[in-house]
Amino acid sequence: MTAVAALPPKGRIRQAQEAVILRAAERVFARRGFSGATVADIAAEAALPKSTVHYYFGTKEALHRAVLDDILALWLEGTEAIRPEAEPHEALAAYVRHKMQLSAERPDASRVFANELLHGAPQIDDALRGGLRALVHEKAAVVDAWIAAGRMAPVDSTHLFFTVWAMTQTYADFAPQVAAVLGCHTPLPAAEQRRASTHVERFVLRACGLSAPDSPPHDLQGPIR
Amino acid sequence: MTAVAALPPKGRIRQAQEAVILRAAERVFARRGFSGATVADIAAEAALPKSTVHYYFGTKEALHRAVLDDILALWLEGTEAIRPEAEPHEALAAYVRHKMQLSAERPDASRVFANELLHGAPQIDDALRGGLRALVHEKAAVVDAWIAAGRMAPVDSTHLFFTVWAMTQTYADFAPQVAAVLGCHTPLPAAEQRRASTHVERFVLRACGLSAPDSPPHDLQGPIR
DNA sequence: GTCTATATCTGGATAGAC
DNA sequence: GTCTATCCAGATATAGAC
Repeated sequence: MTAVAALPPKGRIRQAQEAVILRAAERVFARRGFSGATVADIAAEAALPKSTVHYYFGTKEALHRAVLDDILALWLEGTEAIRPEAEPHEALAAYVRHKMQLSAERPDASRVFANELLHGAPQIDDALRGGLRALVHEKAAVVDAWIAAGRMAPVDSTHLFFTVWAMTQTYADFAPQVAAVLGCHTPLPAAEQRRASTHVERFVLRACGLSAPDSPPHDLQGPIR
Repeated sequence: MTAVAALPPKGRIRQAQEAVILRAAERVFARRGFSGATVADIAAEAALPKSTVHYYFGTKEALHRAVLDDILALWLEGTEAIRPEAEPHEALAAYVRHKMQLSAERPDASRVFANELLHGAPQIDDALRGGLRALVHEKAAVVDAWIAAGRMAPVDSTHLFFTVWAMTQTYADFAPQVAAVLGCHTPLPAAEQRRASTHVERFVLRACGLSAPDSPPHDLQGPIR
Protein backbone atom coordinates (compact mmCIF):
# COMPACT_ATOMS: atom_id res chain seq x y z
CA MET A 1 0.00 0.00 0.00
CA THR A 2 2.28 2.72 1.20
CA ALA A 3 5.14 3.68 -0.99
CA VAL A 4 7.25 4.17 2.12
CA ALA A 5 7.80 0.55 2.98
CA ALA A 6 11.05 -0.40 1.34
CA LEU A 7 10.73 -4.00 2.41
CA PRO A 8 7.61 -6.10 1.98
CA PRO A 9 5.53 -5.74 5.13
CA LYS A 10 5.88 -8.86 7.21
CA GLY A 11 2.76 -10.96 7.48
CA ARG A 12 1.47 -12.19 10.81
CA ILE A 13 2.59 -15.73 10.03
CA ARG A 14 6.06 -14.68 9.05
CA GLN A 15 6.51 -12.60 12.17
CA ALA A 16 5.36 -15.42 14.42
CA GLN A 17 7.56 -18.01 12.71
CA GLU A 18 10.59 -15.75 12.84
CA ALA A 19 10.05 -15.14 16.54
CA VAL A 20 9.85 -18.87 17.21
CA ILE A 21 13.04 -19.49 15.26
CA LEU A 22 14.88 -16.62 16.94
CA ARG A 23 14.07 -17.91 20.41
CA ALA A 24 15.09 -21.42 19.49
CA ALA A 25 18.30 -20.14 17.90
CA GLU A 26 19.17 -18.16 21.03
CA ARG A 27 18.95 -21.29 23.15
CA VAL A 28 20.98 -23.40 20.76
CA PHE A 29 23.66 -20.77 20.11
CA ALA A 30 23.94 -20.30 23.88
CA ARG A 31 24.52 -23.98 24.49
CA ARG A 32 26.77 -24.78 21.55
CA GLY A 33 28.23 -21.51 20.33
CA PHE A 34 28.05 -20.34 16.74
CA SER A 35 30.25 -23.02 15.21
CA GLY A 36 28.94 -25.80 17.41
CA ALA A 37 25.31 -25.08 16.69
CA THR A 38 23.79 -26.73 13.65
CA VAL A 39 20.80 -25.56 11.69
CA ALA A 40 19.28 -28.99 12.32
CA ASP A 41 19.58 -28.42 16.09
CA ILE A 42 17.85 -25.08 15.81
CA ALA A 43 15.10 -26.48 13.62
CA ALA A 44 14.52 -29.32 16.07
CA GLU A 45 14.40 -26.86 18.98
CA ALA A 46 11.82 -24.83 17.07
CA ALA A 47 9.94 -28.00 16.07
CA LEU A 48 10.24 -27.07 12.40
CA PRO A 49 11.88 -28.69 9.41
CA LYS A 50 15.40 -27.57 8.70
CA SER A 51 14.53 -25.96 5.39
CA THR A 52 12.02 -23.64 7.00
CA VAL A 53 14.83 -22.06 8.95
CA HIS A 54 16.75 -21.50 5.74
CA TYR A 55 13.65 -20.16 4.07
CA TYR A 56 13.20 -17.42 6.70
CA PHE A 57 16.78 -16.46 7.44
CA GLY A 58 18.82 -17.68 4.50
CA THR A 59 22.06 -18.65 6.19
CA LYS A 60 23.12 -19.67 9.66
CA GLU A 61 25.25 -16.54 9.86
CA ALA A 62 22.33 -14.25 9.04
CA LEU A 63 20.25 -15.95 11.71
CA HIS A 64 23.05 -15.50 14.22
CA ARG A 65 23.25 -11.85 13.37
CA ALA A 66 19.51 -11.43 13.87
CA VAL A 67 19.79 -13.05 17.29
CA LEU A 68 22.66 -10.74 18.22
CA ASP A 69 20.75 -7.65 17.11
CA ASP A 70 17.90 -8.53 19.45
CA ILE A 71 20.30 -9.11 22.31
CA LEU A 72 22.19 -5.89 21.75
CA ALA A 73 18.96 -3.91 22.06
CA LEU A 74 18.35 -5.66 25.38
CA TRP A 75 21.86 -4.75 26.44
CA LEU A 76 21.48 -1.07 25.84
CA GLU A 77 18.42 -0.90 28.08
CA GLY A 78 18.49 -0.30 31.81
CA THR A 79 20.67 2.78 32.10
CA GLU A 80 17.76 5.21 32.35
CA ALA A 81 18.18 5.36 36.11
CA ILE A 82 21.62 6.90 35.65
CA ARG A 83 20.88 10.58 35.05
CA PRO A 84 22.32 13.72 36.65
CA GLU A 85 19.37 14.52 38.92
CA ALA A 86 19.15 11.00 40.32
CA GLU A 87 20.44 9.91 43.69
CA PRO A 88 23.73 8.00 43.02
CA HIS A 89 22.98 5.32 45.59
CA GLU A 90 19.54 4.62 44.18
CA ALA A 91 20.59 4.87 40.54
CA LEU A 92 23.55 2.49 40.80
CA ALA A 93 21.64 0.03 42.98
CA ALA A 94 18.83 -0.02 40.44
CA TYR A 95 21.27 -0.57 37.57
CA VAL A 96 23.02 -3.43 39.32
CA ARG A 97 19.70 -5.05 40.21
CA HIS A 98 18.55 -4.69 36.62
CA LYS A 99 21.69 -6.38 35.34
CA MET A 100 21.48 -9.20 37.87
CA GLN A 101 17.87 -9.78 36.92
CA LEU A 102 18.74 -9.89 33.23
CA SER A 103 21.51 -12.35 33.99
CA ALA A 104 19.07 -14.57 35.86
CA GLU A 105 16.16 -14.31 33.45
CA ARG A 106 17.94 -14.21 30.10
CA PRO A 107 21.10 -16.22 30.67
CA ASP A 108 21.06 -17.51 27.11
CA ALA A 109 21.09 -13.99 25.72
CA SER A 110 24.08 -13.19 27.90
CA ARG A 111 25.88 -16.32 26.73
CA VAL A 112 25.34 -15.67 23.03
CA PHE A 113 26.69 -12.16 23.52
CA ALA A 114 29.63 -13.45 25.55
CA ASN A 115 30.48 -16.01 22.91
CA GLU A 116 30.52 -13.34 20.24
CA LEU A 117 32.86 -11.14 22.29
CA LEU A 118 35.06 -14.09 23.17
CA HIS A 119 35.73 -14.73 19.52
CA GLY A 120 36.56 -11.19 18.57
CA ALA A 121 33.07 -9.79 17.99
CA PRO A 122 33.24 -10.37 14.21
CA GLN A 123 29.56 -9.59 13.74
CA ILE A 124 28.91 -6.74 16.19
CA ASP A 125 32.13 -4.85 16.53
CA ASP A 126 30.63 -1.96 14.58
CA ALA A 127 27.60 -1.80 16.85
CA LEU A 128 29.83 -1.79 19.91
CA ARG A 129 31.92 1.07 18.58
CA GLY A 130 28.72 2.93 17.74
CA GLY A 131 25.77 2.71 20.10
CA LEU A 132 27.43 1.07 23.07
CA ARG A 133 30.39 3.39 23.10
CA ALA A 134 28.21 6.50 22.91
CA LEU A 135 25.95 5.23 25.67
CA VAL A 136 28.82 4.48 28.03
CA HIS A 137 30.43 7.85 27.40
CA GLU A 138 27.17 9.60 28.19
CA LYS A 139 26.56 7.67 31.39
CA ALA A 140 30.18 7.86 32.48
CA ALA A 141 29.88 11.65 32.27
CA VAL A 142 26.95 11.50 34.68
CA VAL A 143 29.01 9.44 37.13
CA ASP A 144 31.93 11.83 36.78
CA ALA A 145 29.62 14.73 37.65
CA TRP A 146 28.47 12.89 40.78
CA ILE A 147 32.08 12.34 41.75
CA ALA A 148 33.01 15.97 41.11
CA ALA A 149 30.08 17.01 43.30
CA GLY A 150 31.36 14.78 46.09
CA ARG A 151 28.26 12.62 45.96
CA MET A 152 30.22 9.38 45.62
CA ALA A 153 33.80 8.15 45.92
CA PRO A 154 36.16 8.63 42.99
CA VAL A 155 36.11 5.63 40.68
CA ASP A 156 37.05 5.32 37.04
CA SER A 157 33.57 5.85 35.62
CA THR A 158 34.13 4.01 32.35
CA HIS A 159 35.72 1.01 33.99
CA LEU A 160 32.92 1.01 36.53
CA PHE A 161 30.68 -0.17 33.71
CA PHE A 162 33.08 -2.93 32.64
CA THR A 163 33.24 -4.00 36.27
CA VAL A 164 29.48 -4.08 36.79
CA TRP A 165 28.90 -5.96 33.54
CA ALA A 166 31.56 -8.50 34.46
CA MET A 167 30.27 -9.13 37.97
CA THR A 168 26.64 -9.50 36.93
CA GLN A 169 27.10 -11.51 33.75
CA THR A 170 29.48 -13.96 35.33
CA TYR A 171 26.44 -15.61 36.95
CA ALA A 172 24.99 -16.34 33.52
CA ASP A 173 28.09 -16.88 31.40
CA PHE A 174 30.13 -18.90 33.85
CA ALA A 175 27.31 -20.53 35.77
CA PRO A 176 28.97 -23.97 35.76
CA GLN A 177 31.91 -22.54 37.69
CA VAL A 178 29.67 -20.89 40.27
CA ALA A 179 27.55 -24.01 40.60
CA ALA A 180 30.63 -26.21 40.98
CA VAL A 181 32.07 -24.12 43.80
CA LEU A 182 28.70 -23.81 45.56
CA GLY A 183 28.10 -27.52 45.06
CA CYS A 184 24.74 -27.02 43.43
CA HIS A 185 23.21 -27.30 40.02
CA THR A 186 22.68 -24.84 37.20
CA PRO A 187 20.58 -22.77 36.94
CA LEU A 188 21.26 -21.56 40.46
CA PRO A 189 18.49 -22.10 43.03
CA ALA A 190 16.51 -18.92 43.74
CA ALA A 191 18.05 -18.54 47.19
CA GLU A 192 21.58 -18.62 45.75
CA GLN A 193 20.60 -16.16 43.07
CA ARG A 194 19.34 -13.73 45.71
CA ARG A 195 22.51 -14.15 47.71
CA ALA A 196 24.56 -13.36 44.60
CA SER A 197 22.46 -10.31 43.83
CA THR A 198 22.77 -8.98 47.37
CA HIS A 199 26.51 -9.51 47.32
CA VAL A 200 27.07 -7.70 44.03
CA GLU A 201 24.85 -4.77 44.95
CA ARG A 202 26.55 -4.24 48.31
CA PHE A 203 29.97 -4.75 46.76
CA VAL A 204 29.45 -2.09 44.11
CA LEU A 205 27.85 0.41 46.46
CA ARG A 206 30.62 0.08 48.99
CA ALA A 207 33.29 0.38 46.31
CA CYS A 208 31.60 3.61 45.22
CA GLY A 209 31.49 4.90 48.79
CA LEU A 210 27.72 4.65 48.84
CA SER A 211 27.14 1.90 51.37
CA ALA A 212 24.76 2.26 54.25
CA PRO A 213 26.74 2.83 57.45
CA ASP A 214 26.47 -0.62 58.96
CA SER A 215 24.31 -3.54 60.05
CA PRO A 216 25.01 -6.42 57.72
CA PRO A 217 22.24 -8.97 58.16
CA HIS A 218 23.97 -12.00 59.56
CA ASP A 219 21.93 -14.59 57.71
CA LEU A 220 23.41 -13.42 54.44
CA GLN A 221 26.95 -13.98 55.57
CA GLY A 222 28.88 -17.02 56.54
CA PRO A 223 30.37 -19.98 54.73
CA ILE A 224 28.20 -21.80 52.28
CA ARG A 225 26.16 -24.75 53.44
CA MET B 1 64.67 -48.84 32.87
CA THR B 2 62.89 -48.32 36.15
CA ALA B 3 59.89 -50.50 36.82
CA VAL B 4 58.20 -47.52 38.44
CA ALA B 5 57.34 -45.68 35.26
CA ALA B 6 53.82 -46.77 34.38
CA LEU B 7 53.84 -44.82 31.14
CA PRO B 8 56.69 -44.90 28.66
CA PRO B 9 59.02 -42.06 29.56
CA LYS B 10 58.53 -39.22 27.14
CA GLY B 11 61.49 -38.61 24.90
CA ARG B 12 62.95 -35.16 24.47
CA ILE B 13 61.50 -34.90 20.98
CA ARG B 14 58.05 -35.94 22.05
CA GLN B 15 57.99 -33.46 24.90
CA ALA B 16 59.13 -30.63 22.67
CA GLN B 17 56.60 -31.45 19.95
CA GLU B 18 53.76 -31.75 22.42
CA ALA B 19 54.64 -28.39 23.92
CA VAL B 20 54.62 -26.76 20.48
CA ILE B 21 51.25 -28.30 19.66
CA LEU B 22 49.75 -27.32 23.02
CA ARG B 23 50.75 -23.70 22.61
CA ALA B 24 49.41 -23.58 19.07
CA ALA B 25 46.19 -25.26 20.16
CA GLU B 26 45.69 -22.73 22.95
CA ARG B 27 45.88 -19.87 20.47
CA VAL B 28 43.53 -21.50 17.97
CA PHE B 29 40.99 -22.67 20.57
CA ALA B 30 41.02 -19.14 22.03
CA ARG B 31 40.28 -17.55 18.68
CA ARG B 32 37.77 -20.04 17.33
CA GLY B 33 36.39 -21.99 20.28
CA PHE B 34 36.40 -25.77 20.47
CA SER B 35 33.91 -26.42 17.67
CA GLY B 36 35.20 -23.63 15.46
CA ALA B 37 38.80 -24.71 15.66
CA THR B 38 39.96 -27.30 13.17
CA VAL B 39 42.84 -29.67 13.56
CA ALA B 40 44.17 -28.27 10.30
CA ASP B 41 44.21 -24.75 11.85
CA ILE B 42 46.12 -26.01 14.85
CA ALA B 43 48.59 -27.92 12.71
CA ALA B 44 49.17 -24.85 10.54
CA GLU B 45 49.71 -22.70 13.64
CA ALA B 46 52.25 -25.23 14.89
CA ALA B 47 53.81 -25.48 11.41
CA LEU B 48 53.29 -29.24 11.39
CA PRO B 49 51.29 -31.60 9.22
CA LYS B 50 47.83 -32.38 10.46
CA SER B 51 48.55 -36.04 11.07
CA THR B 52 51.34 -35.23 13.47
CA VAL B 53 48.80 -33.59 15.74
CA HIS B 54 46.68 -36.73 15.63
CA TYR B 55 49.75 -38.85 16.22
CA TYR B 56 50.58 -37.07 19.49
CA PHE B 57 47.14 -36.42 20.91
CA GLY B 58 44.80 -38.83 19.15
CA THR B 59 41.66 -36.75 18.95
CA LYS B 60 40.79 -33.09 18.92
CA GLU B 61 38.89 -33.58 22.17
CA ALA B 62 41.90 -35.14 23.91
CA LEU B 63 44.06 -32.23 22.78
CA HIS B 64 41.49 -29.77 24.08
CA ARG B 65 41.44 -31.54 27.40
CA ALA B 66 45.23 -31.38 27.61
CA VAL B 67 45.11 -27.65 26.96
CA LEU B 68 42.46 -27.22 29.66
CA ASP B 69 44.46 -29.22 32.17
CA ASP B 70 47.41 -26.90 31.73
CA ILE B 71 45.20 -23.86 32.10
CA LEU B 72 43.46 -25.17 35.19
CA ALA B 73 46.80 -25.59 36.93
CA LEU B 74 47.55 -21.96 36.10
CA TRP B 75 44.17 -20.99 37.51
CA LEU B 76 44.72 -22.61 40.86
CA GLU B 77 47.92 -20.68 41.43
CA GLY B 78 48.14 -17.27 43.01
CA THR B 79 46.15 -17.72 46.19
CA GLU B 80 49.18 -18.33 48.42
CA ALA B 81 49.03 -14.73 49.60
CA ILE B 82 45.65 -15.42 51.18
CA ARG B 83 46.53 -17.04 54.50
CA PRO B 84 45.38 -16.30 58.04
CA GLU B 85 48.51 -14.50 59.23
CA ALA B 86 48.65 -12.19 56.23
CA GLU B 87 47.54 -8.60 56.16
CA PRO B 88 44.12 -8.55 54.38
CA HIS B 89 44.91 -5.38 52.44
CA GLU B 90 48.21 -6.72 51.16
CA ALA B 91 46.91 -10.21 50.46
CA LEU B 92 43.88 -9.15 48.47
CA ALA B 93 45.79 -6.49 46.56
CA ALA B 94 48.42 -9.06 45.62
CA TYR B 95 45.77 -11.53 44.48
CA VAL B 96 44.00 -8.96 42.32
CA ARG B 97 47.27 -7.84 40.78
CA HIS B 98 48.19 -11.45 40.07
CA LYS B 99 44.88 -12.05 38.31
CA MET B 100 45.11 -8.86 36.28
CA GLN B 101 48.61 -9.80 35.21
CA LEU B 102 47.47 -13.25 34.16
CA SER B 103 44.63 -11.70 32.20
CA ALA B 104 47.09 -9.44 30.38
CA GLU B 105 49.84 -11.98 29.79
CA ARG B 106 47.83 -15.13 29.08
CA PRO B 107 44.59 -13.87 27.53
CA ASP B 108 44.31 -16.94 25.34
CA ALA B 109 44.37 -19.22 28.35
CA SER B 110 41.60 -17.19 29.91
CA ARG B 111 39.55 -17.37 26.72
CA VAL B 112 39.86 -21.12 26.33
CA PHE B 113 38.76 -21.53 29.93
CA ALA B 114 35.89 -19.07 29.45
CA ASN B 115 34.72 -20.87 26.34
CA GLU B 116 34.64 -24.15 28.20
CA LEU B 117 32.56 -22.66 31.02
CA LEU B 118 30.29 -20.89 28.60
CA HIS B 119 29.29 -24.18 27.05
CA GLY B 120 28.60 -26.02 30.25
CA ALA B 121 32.11 -27.15 31.20
CA PRO B 122 31.64 -30.59 29.63
CA GLN B 123 35.32 -31.48 29.98
CA ILE B 124 36.31 -29.93 33.32
CA ASP B 125 33.21 -29.96 35.47
CA ASP B 126 34.74 -32.70 37.60
CA ALA B 127 37.92 -30.73 38.15
CA LEU B 128 35.91 -27.66 39.13
CA ARG B 129 33.90 -29.62 41.67
CA GLY B 130 37.13 -31.11 42.99
CA GLY B 131 40.21 -28.94 43.22
CA LEU B 132 38.67 -25.55 42.55
CA ARG B 133 35.84 -26.01 45.01
CA ALA B 134 38.18 -27.18 47.77
CA LEU B 135 40.56 -24.29 47.16
CA VAL B 136 37.81 -21.67 47.29
CA HIS B 137 36.37 -23.14 50.48
CA GLU B 138 39.77 -23.02 52.13
CA LYS B 139 40.48 -19.44 51.10
CA ALA B 140 36.95 -18.25 51.84
CA ALA B 141 37.43 -19.52 55.39
CA VAL B 142 40.51 -17.32 55.69
CA VAL B 143 38.53 -14.31 54.52
CA ASP B 144 35.72 -15.14 56.94
CA ALA B 145 38.22 -15.22 59.78
CA TRP B 146 39.50 -11.78 58.81
CA ILE B 147 35.95 -10.51 58.80
CA ALA B 148 35.15 -12.08 62.15
CA ALA B 149 38.25 -10.42 63.56
CA GLY B 150 37.05 -7.07 62.27
CA ARG B 151 40.04 -6.76 59.96
CA MET B 152 37.91 -6.06 56.87
CA ALA B 153 34.32 -5.24 55.99
CA PRO B 154 31.79 -8.07 55.83
CA VAL B 155 31.53 -9.45 52.31
CA ASP B 156 30.31 -12.81 51.10
CA SER B 157 33.70 -14.50 50.99
CA THR B 158 32.81 -17.10 48.38
CA HIS B 159 31.18 -14.62 46.05
CA LEU B 160 34.16 -12.33 46.55
CA PHE B 161 36.14 -14.83 44.50
CA PHE B 162 33.53 -14.97 41.72
CA THR B 163 33.58 -11.19 41.66
CA VAL B 164 37.35 -10.86 41.48
CA TRP B 165 37.60 -13.50 38.76
CA ALA B 166 34.88 -11.77 36.74
CA MET B 167 36.39 -8.30 37.00
CA THR B 168 39.89 -9.40 36.10
CA GLN B 169 39.12 -11.88 33.35
CA THR B 170 36.71 -9.56 31.58
CA TYR B 171 39.77 -7.70 30.23
CA ALA B 172 40.93 -10.88 28.48
CA ASP B 173 37.66 -12.60 27.62
CA PHE B 174 35.70 -9.58 26.48
CA ALA B 175 38.55 -7.44 25.24
CA PRO B 176 36.72 -6.41 22.04
CA GLN B 177 34.00 -4.79 24.16
CA VAL B 178 36.50 -2.90 26.30
CA ALA B 179 38.46 -1.83 23.24
CA ALA B 180 35.30 -0.69 21.45
CA VAL B 181 34.19 1.52 24.34
CA LEU B 182 37.66 2.94 24.88
CA GLY B 183 38.05 3.45 21.14
CA CYS B 184 41.30 1.57 20.94
CA HIS B 185 42.57 -1.71 19.63
CA THR B 186 43.03 -5.11 21.18
CA PRO B 187 45.22 -6.06 22.94
CA LEU B 188 44.86 -2.97 25.10
CA PRO B 189 47.77 -0.50 25.10
CA ALA B 190 49.94 -0.79 28.20
CA ALA B 191 48.67 2.49 29.61
CA GLU B 192 45.06 1.32 29.40
CA GLN B 193 46.00 -1.98 30.95
CA ARG B 194 47.55 -0.19 33.93
CA ARG B 195 44.49 2.02 34.27
CA ALA B 196 42.29 -1.08 34.34
CA SER B 197 44.49 -2.76 36.90
CA THR B 198 44.50 0.28 39.18
CA HIS B 199 40.73 0.57 38.92
CA VAL B 200 40.05 -3.06 39.80
CA GLU B 201 42.49 -3.09 42.70
CA ARG B 202 41.05 0.07 44.26
CA PHE B 203 37.51 -1.09 43.59
CA VAL B 204 37.99 -4.40 45.38
CA LEU B 205 39.88 -2.93 48.30
CA ARG B 206 37.28 -0.25 48.90
CA ALA B 207 34.44 -2.77 48.63
CA CYS B 208 36.21 -4.80 51.30
CA GLY B 209 36.63 -1.75 53.52
CA LEU B 210 40.38 -1.84 53.00
CA SER B 211 40.98 1.30 51.00
CA ALA B 212 44.38 2.79 51.56
CA PRO B 213 44.67 6.05 53.47
CA ASP B 214 45.17 7.67 50.06
CA SER B 215 43.11 10.78 49.80
CA PRO B 216 39.46 9.99 49.78
CA PRO B 217 38.54 13.67 49.43
CA HIS B 218 35.34 13.26 51.34
CA ASP B 219 33.46 11.09 53.76
CA LEU B 220 33.31 7.58 52.32
CA GLN B 221 30.79 6.42 54.85
CA GLY B 222 28.03 8.26 53.06
CA PRO B 223 24.98 8.99 55.19
CA ILE B 224 22.58 7.89 52.51
CA ARG B 225 19.63 6.12 54.06
C1' DG C 1 4.48 -21.00 1.87
C1' DT C 2 6.16 -25.54 3.42
C1' DC C 3 8.67 -29.76 3.38
C1' DT C 4 11.35 -34.06 1.27
C1' DA C 5 15.19 -35.38 -0.93
C1' DT C 6 19.61 -34.43 -2.36
C1' DA C 7 23.93 -32.01 -4.00
C1' DT C 8 28.18 -30.30 -2.25
C1' DC C 9 31.64 -29.40 0.85
C1' DT C 10 34.28 -29.47 5.08
C1' DG C 11 36.78 -31.56 8.56
C1' DG C 12 38.15 -35.48 11.76
C1' DA C 13 40.53 -39.46 11.55
C1' DT C 14 43.51 -43.24 9.52
C1' DA C 15 46.23 -46.32 6.32
C1' DG C 16 50.36 -47.07 4.71
C1' DA C 17 54.68 -45.31 2.33
C1' DC C 18 59.01 -43.54 3.83
C1' DG D 1 58.59 -41.24 14.14
C1' DT D 2 56.76 -38.50 10.27
C1' DC D 3 53.98 -37.22 6.38
C1' DT D 4 50.86 -37.95 1.95
C1' DA D 5 46.77 -39.44 0.32
C1' DT D 6 42.30 -40.81 1.28
C1' DC D 7 38.04 -42.18 3.55
C1' DC D 8 33.65 -41.01 5.40
C1' DA D 9 30.43 -38.76 8.66
C1' DG D 10 28.03 -34.82 9.20
C1' DA D 11 26.80 -30.13 8.02
C1' DT D 12 25.12 -26.20 4.98
C1' DA D 13 22.33 -25.10 1.50
C1' DT D 14 19.09 -25.81 -2.40
C1' DA D 15 15.98 -27.96 -5.95
C1' DG D 16 11.67 -29.05 -6.75
C1' DA D 17 7.24 -31.58 -5.35
C1' DC D 18 3.07 -30.31 -2.94
